[in-house]
Amino acid sequence: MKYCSISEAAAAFKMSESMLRYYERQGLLPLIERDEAGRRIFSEDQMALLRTVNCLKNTNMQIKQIKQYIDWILEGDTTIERRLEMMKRHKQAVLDEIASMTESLQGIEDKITRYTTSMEEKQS
Amino acid sequence: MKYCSISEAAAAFKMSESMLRYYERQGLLPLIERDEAGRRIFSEDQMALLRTVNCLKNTNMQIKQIKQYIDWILEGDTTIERRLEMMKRHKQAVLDEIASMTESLQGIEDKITRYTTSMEEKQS
DNA sequence: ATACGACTTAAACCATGGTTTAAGTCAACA
DNA sequence: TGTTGACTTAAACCATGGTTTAAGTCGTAT
Repeated sequence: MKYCSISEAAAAFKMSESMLRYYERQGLLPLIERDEAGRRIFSEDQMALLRTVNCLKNTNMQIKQIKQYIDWILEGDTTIERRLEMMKRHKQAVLDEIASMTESLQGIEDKITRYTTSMEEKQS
Repeated sequence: MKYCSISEAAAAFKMSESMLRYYERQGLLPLIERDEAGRRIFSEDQMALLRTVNCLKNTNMQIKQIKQYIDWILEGDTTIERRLEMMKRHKQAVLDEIASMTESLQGIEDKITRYTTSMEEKQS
C-alpha cells in the first residue's frame, strides 16, 4: 500500500495543494489519514475517491452536491439507489451541457469562416 | 426594422433582464438605443450581437475577453485578424473542454454501471 | 547547530458573475 | 385621477470556489 503526500496528490490530479485542503474542509475528502507529523497521507482508496471527486468537478457538479454524494458513500450501501439516481441525473446534465456547447461552437465556427473569407479578400 | 424591449430580448435568449443590464454595463452590448422614455430598445443588429455574446458566454468565455472582442468589433475592420485569431483559439479551448468533460463522463458512466449491477444483485 | 523545504492551521482575502434593493419615471387603463 | 406595470439608475449585496497570509512544526542535509 503506497501513500501519497499532498504535493504528489496535487500533481497527480493537476490541482493545487490548497484546493485539496479546501476540498477536505468542505467534506469532499473525508477520512484522510495523517502521518506522525500531522501531514496528510493519501491512500490508494483516497486517491480513488479523489479521482471520483475530480470527475464530478470536471463536469461542473457543485461542491455542495459532491458533498452530498460523498456523505451518501459514507452512509453505506443503503444509499446506493440515491447515488445511482444522482449519477444518472448528472450524466444527463453533462450531456445537455456538451450539446449546448456544441451548438454554440457552430456560431464560433461561422465567425471563423466569415473572418477567414474577409482576410482572403484583403489579400487579393 | 423591429425593435425588442429588454423583457423580449431577455426572453429570446433565456437571460434575466438584470443580466442584460449587467452586460451592457460591462461593455458587452454597446450602442444600445433608447426610446423617448429612456428604455432600452434592441435592434436586429443588437440582437445579432447579443446572439454572438451568448455563444461566447455559453462556451465559458470570460466577460473580460468577450469585452475585448466587442471592442475590436467597434474598432473596425483593422482588427479582423485579431478577432479571427481569438475565435480560433477559443474554438480550440471549447474542443478541449468538451474532450475533458467527455473523458470525465466515462467515470460517471462507470459508477452508473457499478450501482446498477449492485441494485440488481440486491433484487435477487 | 542550523537552516531549509515541505508541511500544518485558521482566518482573511479575492475574482467572477451576477442579483437585489431603493427610489424614481412614464404610459395606459379603470 | 390614481394606481398598476414595465421600465430606469446607482449602489449594495450575494454565492461560489478557491488563494493567500501569518505563524508555527517537523525532518533532513550541511
